[in-house]
Amino acid sequence: MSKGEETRAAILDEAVAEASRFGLEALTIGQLAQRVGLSKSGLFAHFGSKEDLQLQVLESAVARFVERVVAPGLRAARGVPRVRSLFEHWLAWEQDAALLPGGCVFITLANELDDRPGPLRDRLVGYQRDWIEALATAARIAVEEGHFRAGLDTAQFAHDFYSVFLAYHHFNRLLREPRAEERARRAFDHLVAAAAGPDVPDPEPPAHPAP
Amino acid sequence: MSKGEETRAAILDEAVAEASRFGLEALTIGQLAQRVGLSKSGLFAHFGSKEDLQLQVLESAVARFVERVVAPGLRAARGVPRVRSLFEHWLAWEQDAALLPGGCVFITLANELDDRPGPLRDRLVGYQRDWIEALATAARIAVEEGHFRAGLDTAQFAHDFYSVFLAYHHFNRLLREPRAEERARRAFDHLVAAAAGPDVPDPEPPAHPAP
DNA sequence: GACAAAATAGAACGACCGTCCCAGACTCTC
DNA sequence: GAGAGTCTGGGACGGTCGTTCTATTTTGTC
Repeated sequence: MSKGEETRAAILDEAVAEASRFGLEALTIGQLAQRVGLSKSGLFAHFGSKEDLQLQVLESAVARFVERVVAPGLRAARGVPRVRSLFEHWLAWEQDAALLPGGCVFITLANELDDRPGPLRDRLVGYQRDWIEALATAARIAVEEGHFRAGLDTAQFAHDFYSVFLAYHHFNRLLREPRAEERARRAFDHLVAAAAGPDVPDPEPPAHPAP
Repeated sequence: MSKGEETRAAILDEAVAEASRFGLEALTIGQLAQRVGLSKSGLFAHFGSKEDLQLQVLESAVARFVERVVAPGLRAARGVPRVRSLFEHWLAWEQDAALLPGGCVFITLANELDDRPGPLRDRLVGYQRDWIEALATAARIAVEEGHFRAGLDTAQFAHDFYSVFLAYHHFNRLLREPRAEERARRAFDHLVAAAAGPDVPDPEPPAHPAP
């Protein structure tokens, strides 16, 4: 790795960490340069523009996520072990304070970009869809393996899976709730148990109407 | 209402809408002034500082939330009707594009402020705790009414309730998933059904260990 | 070790930010 | 309708932002 690539990687590492706390818009060339010990223009020379920097930060975060969560998660045995492994590695990712002092950077970016059209948002959405699809696929394989019941709505399972993680992020990072992880694990266990057990018939119009 | 109070209210309405999309930091005096048809200094005179403006925006949003969600939600009959009513009004709040073009402003602020210590964060956390406690209380009353099973972990119920909403926000606003509401309602119905039904014993260490 | 290429620093730019001061316009009350 | 008090606009301030240009240092190769 040449000198230039080395510093570029160091910049992106620092930028990803920063983005996990404050997002991509709050990234400033000057502050980032100071953190990595460069001059403003010295850092800027590595990127054509701020938007290019932001895009590279996103790509870098995705590469890390694949390396730290997706790949090891998929290495577990097909079925429920893999579903659980994905959850465990995702939790570890969220908790890696050295890499992501603000927790999962994609949740931060999701909230920052959800009302900001542009290439950044488009890419993030694409990656998010891929990840949710991967969760649904893991559930589908669990059905094939007989761990989950036949006919399980795997897209709903992926939705509920993601839901547990979003709540963990919220309760852990905003509310600093000590029992956040415990609550998330309980919710996840119930989710897995419900997917394994028999289908619950869709409730007819609620017994207690809500005005 | 005097002229001053009137324009101050107009400013705050516009600011809450803006904050629901981009947060409190992205609010700028100049752009806000332009939107409400004031000069920069004319608007600024209503607030001693930007932080004061941000605080008033938060307070204004809370007042609206109480008026639009909490109060009408609590008006429903004790028990499951009230739990469902809170959910319905919360959904309507999230979907009110005129008031909150970026969806629930508190979710946006939660993600913006979760790593930014200060009075803004402190207040938001306080309000969030109140709201989650209100959800838990509604669940506790449903237990008393015999709608939910005795021994239900109402704090976990509130957590899972919030979890459904966070997922709705994510799938609806970032991914623009057309079935987001349907998924959220299904998750919520299952949550209510599970709280009404018999307790599921905490699963022993998973049958399929995850490496 | 010389030399081209790559990497970094320094200084300056226009734009916009929050904030302040002050004068003029408007509102409301008697 | 006059006058005190409230509200608003214009202009300027120092600061920071992204960006550009140019010079200087450092790197990698023969």
